[in-house]
Amino acid sequence: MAKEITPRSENYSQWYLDIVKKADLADNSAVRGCMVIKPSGYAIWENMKAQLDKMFKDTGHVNAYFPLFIPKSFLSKEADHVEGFAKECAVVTHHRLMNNPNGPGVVVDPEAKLEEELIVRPTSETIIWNTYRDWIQSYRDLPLLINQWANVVRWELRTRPFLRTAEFLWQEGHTAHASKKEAEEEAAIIHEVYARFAEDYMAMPVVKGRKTANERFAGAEETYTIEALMQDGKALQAGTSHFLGQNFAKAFDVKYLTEANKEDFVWATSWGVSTRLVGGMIMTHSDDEGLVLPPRLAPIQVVIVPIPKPNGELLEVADKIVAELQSHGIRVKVDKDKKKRPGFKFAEYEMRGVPVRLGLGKRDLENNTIEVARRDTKTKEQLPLENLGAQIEKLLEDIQNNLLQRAKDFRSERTTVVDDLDTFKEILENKGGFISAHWDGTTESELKMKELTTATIRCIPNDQEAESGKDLVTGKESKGRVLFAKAY
RNA sequence: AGGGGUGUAGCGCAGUCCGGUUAGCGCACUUGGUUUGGGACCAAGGGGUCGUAGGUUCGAAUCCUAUCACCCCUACCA
Repeated sequence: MAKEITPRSENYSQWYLDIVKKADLADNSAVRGCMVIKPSGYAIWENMKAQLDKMFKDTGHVNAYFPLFIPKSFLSKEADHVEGFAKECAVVTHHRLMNNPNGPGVVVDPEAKLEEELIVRPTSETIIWNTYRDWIQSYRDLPLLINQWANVVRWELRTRPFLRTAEFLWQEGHTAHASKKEAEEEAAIIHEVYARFAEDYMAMPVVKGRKTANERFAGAEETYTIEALMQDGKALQAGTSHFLGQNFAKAFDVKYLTEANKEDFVWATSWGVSTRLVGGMIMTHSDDEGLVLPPRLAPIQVVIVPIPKPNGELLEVADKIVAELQSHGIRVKVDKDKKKRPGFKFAEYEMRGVPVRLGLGKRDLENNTIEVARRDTKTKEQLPLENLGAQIEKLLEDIQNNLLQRAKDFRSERTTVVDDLDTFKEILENKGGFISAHWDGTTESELKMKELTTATIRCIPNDQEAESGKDLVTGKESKGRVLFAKAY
């Protein structure tokens, strides 16, 4: 049968769409720009969510839920913030439908116009800070460390499943602090949580850094970001953590009494990661055969395929293996479908990214072995059934580590140090990836570079070394290198 | 937002230019049989307001008008 996935070399974005479709992760929906996340895709998000939620709680945060709708007037209270989001907001103007007096169907009831329009949240800073004003009176109420899991809407023109959709799922943390230092530390703590999650769970290496003023979140004083590199050489902003200063406290008049009984505005952070992470994980690991998932986040880590068919002794043995693997905390399933042939199932599970496949047939029963196939390297070997749980547990760790190492190697290979504009353009076009180059620190230079090359500054890396040099565009003095790339 | 394109079965398409039996093909689906260690085969079967509305005509998937939706290429965004 013909290959059903477009090779990456031929058309990377089509490859991505094929993976999403063939691995059964998501569908287009009846609503433009919105996707249906199917069980296989949602299970990945659930695993991410469970782990992140644990990490947030371990760092002292609690969950709450704020409204989907935001009064229009709220959004305009912080000038930069509204400017950042105004162009992509869904607006609710009416609250009732009526039968169409001129034909079939329903129409909006013109009598039911809202006094004040409601905005479907593109992010919740405004409604949350409006609420925090009532919650915070004294330094004793601080810090306030709250996260919410929610959907948000940003009316995008051009969408792609998981990477950019009009509606997406995310978490947004919103914290309030009594000092600037503490708020800055909070933003840094979450930045670190995001980086650890990306590397340890998604096996997606990230560069930690700060955004330039131009790329910063609307309303933030500092934005920390984790930037990942996709296989096509483009960078993906995977998670951001913002130090908001006192901007929202001032906009929403959130003051508290200090220990010295003096009034002051509180200091704020906000931070979020979204279902975009699913897209990033797909693009980091998958190949032309389909999805590749890191074991730690794979909904099914091991699948057992009885050969040629699930019956009799094969099923008995398979069930025993399931029990043993489960006792090692492994998520395992037996394919009991009698209609499909083994070859079809092999291809199917590869397409769906299951990290390990166990083939169990008559030969294995005779020899007391099992065929173990790993998705990441596409290699197969026979293993003894004895002590299989421990062996598979170890194998899953190996796969997890291998995926991370492979992605790290790719990133090193695709990170280039460049010192002149012509080389910059040449590398960007032919090789892609991160380009480490000098920058004079001005927005003018950054914008000019974007105009000349389409590359943007992804971040000022945390581990930036002090090094004097010259800005590639302006020739002015630079104190260190930043990372440029084409971005998603 | 500017340019191009497509709507016919769950999916992918042919048929439309040049109107004329009962609208067809591949995949998928159902049933039966033979198969089964890398995407099986044979046979029989089910499934359609031809995007929607109006018009022309003895007759419309096909021509005309309107309308809706989606996709692709170029500029902004997690």
